[in-house]
Amino acid sequence: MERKQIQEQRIRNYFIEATREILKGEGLKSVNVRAIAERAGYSYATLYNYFKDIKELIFICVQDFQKEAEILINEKALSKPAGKERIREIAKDYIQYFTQYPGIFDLFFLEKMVGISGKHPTAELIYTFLDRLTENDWNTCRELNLYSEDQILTMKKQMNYSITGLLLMYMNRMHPQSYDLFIRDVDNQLSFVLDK
Amino acid sequence: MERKQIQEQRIRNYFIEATREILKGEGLKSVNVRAIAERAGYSYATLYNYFKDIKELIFICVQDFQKEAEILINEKALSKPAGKERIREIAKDYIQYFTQYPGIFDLFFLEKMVGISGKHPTAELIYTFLDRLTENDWNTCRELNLYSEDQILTMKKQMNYSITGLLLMYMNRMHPQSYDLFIRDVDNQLSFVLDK
DNA sequence: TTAATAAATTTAACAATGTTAATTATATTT
DNA sequence: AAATATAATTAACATTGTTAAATTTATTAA
Repeated sequence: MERKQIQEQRIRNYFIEATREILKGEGLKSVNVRAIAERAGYSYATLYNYFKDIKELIFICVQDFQKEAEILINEKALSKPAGKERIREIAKDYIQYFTQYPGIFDLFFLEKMVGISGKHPTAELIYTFLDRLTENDWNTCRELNLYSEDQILTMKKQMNYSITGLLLMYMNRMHPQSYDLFIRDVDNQLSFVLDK
Repeated sequence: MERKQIQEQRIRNYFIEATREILKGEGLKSVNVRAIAERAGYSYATLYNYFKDIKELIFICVQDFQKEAEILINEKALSKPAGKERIREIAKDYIQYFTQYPGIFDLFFLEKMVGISGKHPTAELIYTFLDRLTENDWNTCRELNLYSEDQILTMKKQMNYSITGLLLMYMNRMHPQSYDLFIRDVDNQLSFVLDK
């Protein structure tokens, strides 16, 4: 019975990996049952033996990508001392990850999750992501009495909301019009929040 | 020749009105060629005699809704004196308009505009909307020396980005989990930006 | 006014996508 | 090795956007 599960999980992973590849490459709009199955080396209907529907498969990728981004960003952060400046760095790496993979941004923030099994946990995972990445650093700021508890609560939210809005406008509406201008805006808005 | 144009525009308006109704009612995901045409009292193929494709029709509604919201919000603002507090009010009305019609928020910020004729003007219209609504009030603040020119530039952006992010998370990810908590967040974040 | 023509509208059809049911192929068990 | 269970595939259907062919309606010319 263990063998069965191992084999089953292996095949599930083929589909998951195929979906990840498409998401990273062509993006969310190119993800469809037939394209996934072809890349995985199966017929499109086989997918339904392993996943309830295509949405389940897609949202497994959310967790996957989040782990990937978390590792990537945390690795870069290790070399820097905890604190305000590292919050800035982490936020910029967070932003860079999404600009590098617009399909993943779509997946995280734009895709409607109606009817997803365990919808709420996934949504929570997404909107607390930046907070988790910067948790230690905010604690350090608190310990150094750089900001008060209340300030930190508001600043975290402000960062989270404004970065999401900035990413949304840049990726979906080409505003600002160039990457350079976008990065300049990122720096400005991070300063607005952090350098009170 | 004038008659022709009047009649043609009339029929276009039937389709536009039908699309507006669906967008306000069931939202963007319920907008489709057959539903629009049925509501307009025509066959689905007739639509293509008046519009290049369904996207053109949908994005005509963006301008329409923006005019509607602008009138609505400006009317309410008339009774208040120009300045910082009216910026707060206008921002809250702006937010309220979108929470009232989630389909219109989707349309404004989430719908991909690739391949839309005159894509850029429409995108520009959207991301400068809040700025236009509050233009007079920022000018008043400037004249009163309440904020500097540079501060205003940054604050406008910060408001725009954080409100967009806040709306996105509330509408797409149910965060915060209730309207009351959402409004509390709105107040907090507006204070963060305005009450330096 | 009526036959010819132009314009507008509709029905039929196709392509892409998600999904399910029926069929076929493969693996397991007795 | 035959019977049964499991897995995978093909066929089929529903929905949606779109185009082409057919039909209806309106306009124009005799």
